[in-house]
Amino acid sequence: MSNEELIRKSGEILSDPRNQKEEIQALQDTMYVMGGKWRLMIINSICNGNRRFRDIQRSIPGITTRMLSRELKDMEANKLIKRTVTPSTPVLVEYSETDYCLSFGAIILEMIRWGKQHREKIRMTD
Amino acid sequence: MSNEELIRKSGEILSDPRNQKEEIQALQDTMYVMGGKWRLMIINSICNGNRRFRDIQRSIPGITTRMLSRELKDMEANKLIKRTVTPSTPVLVEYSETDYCLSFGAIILEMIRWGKQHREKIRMTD
DNA sequence: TTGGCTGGTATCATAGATTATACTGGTAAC
DNA sequence: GTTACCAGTATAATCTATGATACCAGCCAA
Repeated sequence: MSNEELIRKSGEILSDPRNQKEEIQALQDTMYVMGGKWRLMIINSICNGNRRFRDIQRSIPGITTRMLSRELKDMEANKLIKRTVTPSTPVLVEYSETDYCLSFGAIILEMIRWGKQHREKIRMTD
Repeated sequence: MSNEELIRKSGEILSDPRNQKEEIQALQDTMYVMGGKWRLMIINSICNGNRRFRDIQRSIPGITTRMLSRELKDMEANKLIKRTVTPSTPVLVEYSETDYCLSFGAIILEMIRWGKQHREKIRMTD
């Protein structure tokens, strides 16, 4: 779908009172899954090849073990990442992105694009 | 861009360490602009033709004047809506969506699509 | 003149998200 | 035997978003 088509269609959708509830819910679900201060950075880190807890932590300045732990658990529950335990000594725990996580790709791309444009726009008109 | 292309390209981008900072920032900007409990519902309400403060408020059950006021101000600063004052008696204040607000369309569509799929997926595998 | 509408602001309270800090139990290098 | 790594958990504090409630000035209608 071209960008123009998307904008046109979104205009239709936004003006269309039908199924509003379902759509708002879908939006809120998506925001919930993406939500939180660290989520996108964690996805990013894992997709960049960081697989182990401490590696991910080191790659994201400022994140605490508590938050990383919580987020990883939550993302696993939402099937965005996979947690693999190898019972060696010491135990090896690895996190990896799922295909599902990559299915986020379209949204992430659009958001990056929009965010860059937005910053430019705000900068220009201030 | 097709969905397959988007997913492939997002894979590239997510695996690409270049410009990560800028991209994370763009993502966070976008999330900030979309963020909050009421934002999407307000956009929706205005796009559905509600233009005046009390009308918008009435169309969104549960929102307080405080939150609506804050959100409208913020959205105006971010150029998502336009505030027009007509100096009649009494003063008439109208809010309307900007083209820029509609440029959100691509993201919103993707998010709706993803959210629906997600709900389905979670439902199926529980 | 009491009550309602308009478009909001001000003040305080609460709940949830995030941070700070310390700690665990096991392994291993120095 | 002390230090450091691993993958986290536990507890408490704080910060921020949201909610509850009251209020403002101006206008109109009964």
